[in-house]
Amino acid sequence: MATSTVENYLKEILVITLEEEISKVPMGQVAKVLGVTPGTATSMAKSLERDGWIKYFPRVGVSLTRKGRKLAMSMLRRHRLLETFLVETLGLDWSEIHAEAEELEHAISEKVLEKLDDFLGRPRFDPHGDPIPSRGGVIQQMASKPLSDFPKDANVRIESIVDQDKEFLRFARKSNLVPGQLFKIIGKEDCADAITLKTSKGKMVNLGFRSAEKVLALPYES
Amino acid sequence: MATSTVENYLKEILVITLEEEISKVPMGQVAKVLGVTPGTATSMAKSLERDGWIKYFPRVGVSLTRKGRKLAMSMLRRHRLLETFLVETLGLDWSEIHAEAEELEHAISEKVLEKLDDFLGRPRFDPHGDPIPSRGGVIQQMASKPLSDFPKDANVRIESIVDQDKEFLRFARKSNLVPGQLFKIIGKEDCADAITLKTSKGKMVNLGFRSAEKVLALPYES
DNA sequence: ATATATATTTTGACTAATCAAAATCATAGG
DNA sequence: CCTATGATTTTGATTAGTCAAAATATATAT
Repeated sequence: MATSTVENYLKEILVITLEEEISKVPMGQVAKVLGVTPGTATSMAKSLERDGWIKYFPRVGVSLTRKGRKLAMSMLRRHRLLETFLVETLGLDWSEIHAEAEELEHAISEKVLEKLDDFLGRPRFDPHGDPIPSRGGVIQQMASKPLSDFPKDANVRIESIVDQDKEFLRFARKSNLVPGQLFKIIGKEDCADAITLKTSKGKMVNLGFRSAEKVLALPYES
Repeated sequence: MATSTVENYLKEILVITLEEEISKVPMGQVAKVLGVTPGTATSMAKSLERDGWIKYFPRVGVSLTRKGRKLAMSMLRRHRLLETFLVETLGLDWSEIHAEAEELEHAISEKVLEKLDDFLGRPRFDPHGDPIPSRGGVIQQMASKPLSDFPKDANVRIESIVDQDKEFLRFARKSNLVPGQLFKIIGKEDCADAITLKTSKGKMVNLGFRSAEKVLALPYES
């Protein structure tokens, strides 16, 4: 069983991962959001890795394992459902609910949570408008963004191709630029107007910015 | 701020104090209800005393200070209001609510608790029929009434037997007509001067009105 | 490239809560 | 009055989580 400290670390790491679309969260950031000293964050990183919740890359940062992400998602679900309850049902003020949910999320069982979900009518967004992850840990993904908006080194999954031009579509298919395909952005040269992608198998694709704007993708945790 | 371990120790000490009507709870009993070894209970007793929650009488037991009793009462209030919420609002089963409330009571703030109290319509008794302490930590005792005053189909809990007649007391004990026992009034025939009770296990008892007047009971929400 | 600034890790120490097992006390029976 | 039994306390150790401050690595700017 994870302690509530563990639950907090994982949840915050997930939130940063989602917000900043990075896969390795630097320790300084972890320390800051959790309100602990950097040394504490480092030592927690080691125990979290020991217990299989995260991968720890010294001097670089941490990323969630599948197991860690699952628990973190569950915490996010609890948090957002509770915030919804506090506003909708009990009429608490928007400004107070975060702190309250922060405590309750560690104490509410899966069973009570599902009853609460029913009671609330299975809302999909919390009072802040943030999506509430499903029971299975799937989050209503935010809108996908053009490839050109991702930073270098980002891992992405292709969602769709906006341009319907036959020529471009043929090129896209030939280059494996199809929905579901995973890439890493290994090069991004603003001055040269070029983006370089690589599949996990090492296949490379070069795109100009104009084309990259037509390819929508989602961040993806490597 | 008290940790939830502290809250648990204080609440359990209060419950034993109320139930057994003693002022000094022996360490062995404390250890048992909290599921810890006796040595742990002793060392906790010392820190609880250091922080002003209890008085510790070595080799005798512990009693709550005013401050400790106040917090313990507040925990009991939280616990019972939460149980009410879990049954009334979320429709959880009677048998599950204790464990759930046990966790939530440490996480819910005073503010949320009062909102919940409003939402529930300021109930004075929890689903088990136990009184919910007021905000100020006062526990309202409910006046028990003679069995003969209850309507048909009422669920009751026996509080006491007024008659001291040996014969009747023996009969009462044999029929499970003892304090704490739960019954449902399944028959009440004014013309036949008889009341029929049934335990949850199906055991039946017949009483004449004269006898029913000597048995005091409290209503109880099944 | 070198010095400076920033981020991260290490080290040593602390508190809360716990257990196992040894030591001690209290009391009920003989 | 004395001992055996059971309750309680002590002792020594462990784990989780934390901090302060020193040490180290990395990045930035000149």
